[in-house]
Amino acid sequence: MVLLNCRIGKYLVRENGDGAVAGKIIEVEAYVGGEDRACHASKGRTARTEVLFGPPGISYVYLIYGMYHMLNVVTERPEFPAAVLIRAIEVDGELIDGPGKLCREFGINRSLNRLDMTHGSQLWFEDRGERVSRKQVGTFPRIGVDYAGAWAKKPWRFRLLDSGA
DNA sequence: CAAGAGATCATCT
DNA sequence: GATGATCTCTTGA
Repeated sequence: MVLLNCRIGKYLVRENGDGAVAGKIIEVEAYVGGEDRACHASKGRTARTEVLFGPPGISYVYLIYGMYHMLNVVTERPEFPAAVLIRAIEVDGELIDGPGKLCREFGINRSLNRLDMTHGSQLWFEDRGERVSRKQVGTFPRIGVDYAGAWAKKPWRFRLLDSGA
């Protein structure tokens, strides 16, 4: 789990042919393992979830509710399905709050699925050296996963505090 | 201000 | 044929 919230404070960069846009990651959610009923991989290994069983650092983009894309990154070793959902980023001091909005703003769609985000030409992460201490990260329950029962209560949403102002 | 519903489609059964 | 890791607008107090 420590590895997961380390992603907070790093930058997401999107190159769409019209110049690069970068945003600081403010909030993420973790989806961990085949036991986590909120994790797509808990429903079995299918064509869609196959990428979750692969190596870390790969993007997992899918469409939800027929209209919004969600951007995730695989975080664990092969054969252990886990990913983090990028929920909020800050671009030029402006907060883009919500995974659907974020993908809309960045023009992220399923053509960006399964990309290696440790380096890339379209979508990748950058460490800009900003240190985030443990105290700056708050934990909360995940959103929109009430169907997952007890798993819905896990404090696996991580948010950078004191960022809005 | 809070709560509720609709939009809309890839994926799985 | 059902169902979402959401967002925005509308309604009603």
